[in-house]
Amino acid sequence: MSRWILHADLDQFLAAAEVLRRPELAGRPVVVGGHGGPDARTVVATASYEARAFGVRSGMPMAAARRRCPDAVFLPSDTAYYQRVSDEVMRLLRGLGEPVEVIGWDEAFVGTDGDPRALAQRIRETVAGTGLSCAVGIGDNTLRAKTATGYAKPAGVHELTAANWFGTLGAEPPEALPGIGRATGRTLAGLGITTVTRLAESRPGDVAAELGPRRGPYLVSLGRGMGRTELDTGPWVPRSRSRETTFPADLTDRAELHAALRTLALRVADDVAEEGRDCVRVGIRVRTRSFRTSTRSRGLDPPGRDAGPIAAVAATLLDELDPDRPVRLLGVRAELAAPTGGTV
DNA sequence: TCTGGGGTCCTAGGACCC
DNA sequence: TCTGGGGTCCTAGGACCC
Repeated sequence: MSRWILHADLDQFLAAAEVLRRPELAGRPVVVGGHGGPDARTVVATASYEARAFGVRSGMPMAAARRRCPDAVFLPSDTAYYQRVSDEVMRLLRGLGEPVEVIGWDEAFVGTDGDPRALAQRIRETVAGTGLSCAVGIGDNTLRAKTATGYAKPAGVHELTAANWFGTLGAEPPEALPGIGRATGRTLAGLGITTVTRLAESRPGDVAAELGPRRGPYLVSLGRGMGRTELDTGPWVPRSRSRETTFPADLTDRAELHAALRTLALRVADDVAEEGRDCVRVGIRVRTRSFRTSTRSRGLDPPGRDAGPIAAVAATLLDELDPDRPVRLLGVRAELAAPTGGTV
C-alpha cells in the first residue's frame, strides 16, 4: 500500500517512438497506423501533436487523416519496435526503487510514501533520458492518478486527491472517468445521472438494477473517486492471445475464408507456444460487410499448444457460424491456461 | 467518421447437477 | 409426483481501454 500513486503516460507514444529512430521527423506531423499497404480500411493509431493541430485523431480513418493533413509523414505500426521501446522505459521506471505496475505500452503506475512531486520530477527526467516525454498524474489512489494525467498532458504534472476531486470533476459528465464510455454514459443519463457528482450520490442498488450487480456499485465508486492504493508489481500475464485481420476487400469464397482463418490460427498457435502455456479455449470472430460482428468459441479438449488442433477447432467454428454475407474481418483467439506455479 | 488490432472484464441465459 | 432452489460451467455478446 502506497500513500501516493503516480501515473506516468508517455506523450504521443507511437509517433514519438518513430521520431526517436528518425530524428529528422521532429517537428513534423507524423501519423502512425495501418500496415504500410493501401490505406483502405485502416485507422490512425497515434498522431503527433503537430498532426493533431490539423484535426487528425486516433481512431480516425486513415483516408480522412490524409485529407486533413496531406503533408504528414504516414508510417505503418511497428509493434515489435514499440514493445522494445516500452520495455526499456518500464525497466528504467522500475529502477527508481518504488513499486511499478505496468498497465500498457505507454502507461504505468508508480507508488511512493515519499514526496510525490519529487518523484514525478524524477520520472519525467528518467523518461526524458530516453528521448521521450511523459505526463504524470499524482493521486491518492490509482483512479485519481490516472484521471489527473488527463489534466497534465502533454509533458506536465497534475495532482488529484479527495480534496479537489469534486471541485475538478464534479460537474463533468460521467464519461470523463476512465471505464465509462458512450454506452454507459447514455444509460446513466437515462437514470438522470449526468454528472460525476450525481453518480457519486447515486444509490449503488439503483445503478445496479440497470447496469448489473457488480458493475453498478463499481460505477458509483468511480464517481466517488475510489481506486486502489496497492500496486500489482508482478510481470504481465496475458489471459489470451489473438490475431485478427480486416481484409482489403470483403471475402465471400468459402475456401478463401478457411485459408485466411488457418493463417490466423497458425499465428495464434505460434503466440501460444511462445507463452509456454496451454490453450484451453479457441474463439473466432467474424465481421460481415454490415459491420455486424459474431463470435463463437469452444473449449480445446484436451488443452494444448499444437497448431493442428487449434486450427481445427477454429475451422469447425467457422463452419458452424457459416457466414452468409461478405466477410470483412476474421479473428482467432486462444484463451490460455492459468500459469502453473513455480518461478516465472 | 464507413469505422484497426490486441487486449480485459462483466453480464446474462441455459445446461446441468444436487 | 411434474415441482424447487441454488451453485457452477459454458457460451455469446457488450463495453471499454490503449
